[in-house]
Amino acid sequence: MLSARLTPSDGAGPGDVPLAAALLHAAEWFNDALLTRLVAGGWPELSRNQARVFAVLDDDGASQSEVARRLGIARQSAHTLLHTMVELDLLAIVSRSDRGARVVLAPRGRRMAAAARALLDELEDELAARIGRDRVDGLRGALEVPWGPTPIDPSPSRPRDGSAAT
Amino acid sequence: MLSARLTPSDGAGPGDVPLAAALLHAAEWFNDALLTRLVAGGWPELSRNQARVFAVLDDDGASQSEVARRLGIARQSAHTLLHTMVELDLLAIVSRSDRGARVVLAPRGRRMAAAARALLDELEDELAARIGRDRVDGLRGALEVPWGPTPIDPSPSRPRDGSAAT
DNA sequence: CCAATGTCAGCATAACTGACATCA
DNA sequence: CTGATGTCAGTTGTGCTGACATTG
Repeated sequence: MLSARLTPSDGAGPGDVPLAAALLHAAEWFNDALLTRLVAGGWPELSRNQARVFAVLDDDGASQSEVARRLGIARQSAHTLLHTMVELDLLAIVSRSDRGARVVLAPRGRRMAAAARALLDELEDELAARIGRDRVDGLRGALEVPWGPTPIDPSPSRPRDGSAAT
Repeated sequence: MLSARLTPSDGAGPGDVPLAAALLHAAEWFNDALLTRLVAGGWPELSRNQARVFAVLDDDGASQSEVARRLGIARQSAHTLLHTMVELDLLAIVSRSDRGARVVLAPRGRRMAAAARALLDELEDELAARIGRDRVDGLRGALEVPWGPTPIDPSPSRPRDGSAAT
């Protein structure tokens, strides 16, 4: 993630790797194992955004457009993505008279999500066995507090870099 | 990341969100801000794998095939990806008689990577201002120790879940 | 000769935009 | 009527596989 090893000044000490790269690597550590084990268990292989649908659906369900918004993709893309998952019996689209059609988890989708949840808990235990429960707690401690919105605007305070793109 | 909120038993307590989902969310927090600020600074918008090229290139450079291997993509895909970045003056392909052609950072690529690095350091400071330096240190502490290879095989020990994909 | 490498060409996926119908 | 929504159609991105030339 844009972290070229071009700082020969410091030799791989702490702070050498940007936090962002380390976070991404850690997320992939979990994701690769999860995907592999789900497929091994006979579950369909889902794309990145298909998997994220599970994360953005609550018990009430949501409209297709709402899912698209939460995934950060176009309404039209969500349409094909969601209907693929309906074909797989993971989702269902129920029409309620009061709030219009809503996307909800189908029974099989509920089972798959439960299986994924169990595997993730298992992976967390395996990680704790490798690096220590205290370090995993340190991760949770930092990740469970709200970070606030992604800071889009360049921080007005510390213009650490000119950023002239020459 | 496959973490449906379908566990009404516990009400959003700690442990409710799988670590994997939180890690991914955190990585995106950084990545979105980084990309936005780089583009605002006039740098070209890079794809995910293009950005990762910076992370896998060391000072010696690497062959195209080696880059492909490190990115986990096909040699042929790396070819187009790398040559696009050569067009952008971010990379150069130098032919050395001894070790064959090698992909290295061009001067502009070096400047872009340095700008990205500065922005990431800045973001880490902003995060520390929001959630506390101690929590950020907790993140680093857990992420900087080696986690070992992604556990591919289902853990032989704790068969927590039948994983029957019905 | 062989293995690794670089390249070209075609294909598949999954996002995108544009256009249009429906409905609260 | 209008805004939000669901759908269809075509385009673009970026990965893939197959095939082939080059090179050490």
